[in-house]
Amino acid sequence: MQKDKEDRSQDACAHHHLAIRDTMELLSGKWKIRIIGSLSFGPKRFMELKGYIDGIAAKMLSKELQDLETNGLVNRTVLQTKPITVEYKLTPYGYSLQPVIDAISDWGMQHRNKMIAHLKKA
Amino acid sequence: MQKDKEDRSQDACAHHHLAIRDTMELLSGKWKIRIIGSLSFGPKRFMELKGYIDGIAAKMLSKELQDLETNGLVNRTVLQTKPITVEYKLTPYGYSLQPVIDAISDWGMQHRNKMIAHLKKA
DNA sequence: CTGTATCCTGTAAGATACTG
DNA sequence: CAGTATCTTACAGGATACAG
Repeated sequence: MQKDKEDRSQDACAHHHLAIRDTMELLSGKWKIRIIGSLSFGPKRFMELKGYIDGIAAKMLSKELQDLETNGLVNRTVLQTKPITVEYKLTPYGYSLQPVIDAISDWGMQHRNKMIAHLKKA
Repeated sequence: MQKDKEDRSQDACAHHHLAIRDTMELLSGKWKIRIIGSLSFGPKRFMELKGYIDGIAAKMLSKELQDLETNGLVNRTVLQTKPITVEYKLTPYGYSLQPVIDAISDWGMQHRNKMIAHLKKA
């Protein structure tokens, strides 16, 4: 079932809106996409994530991870180490967001390069 | 300059973070992505946009459009009709966000289908 | 280490009324 | 039609301290 990428009619507009709203609701907030982005590089422990995601408070990280887990995007595993550690990783469903993350990341890189080029010209 | 899509090393992680953060800052808020999504189907007037984007208040639409214009993603044109109308459209730079919008929209559709399938099974 | 419990604040965003 | 001006509120999100 190949999706019709060329359908930019007004008729298709409404469906896209619902889809966009749904996605953005799941990814709402300042941190979720960045958490998923981090985990897309492999499983990570709590403090490890906190280190990667600059500026996030423990409370926020905890809350966001719970949200993501509730929505089936992230899996939480308690490892019986001493002291205990917890491993977070993307579920297959979470990995299905990869194209979204990549698109956002790619655009950000282009944006960044454009800014740099702009500065050099000036 | 083909980007290395396969580079999922930890080393690349930091760059992705900055890129993701940049993009999400530009698209922050509840409405911007949906506005861009609407405009990706073609230019629209203010009230037309308001109609398409369910639930948005005039104040919000106005503010978000100003933000988008400031960031060079949207172009605003006053048409000397009677009474005046204003046309908003994506700039080429705004259109460059198309892959992002599409990725978000596509995922949302899949998500929606998954939910429907889940309901039918139960 | 992995969180939770409080407390606190700024701001996103809604409602309503109004202007050119 | 295309906005702006105010007022209000809810909640995201930060700081700090503490717990298992």
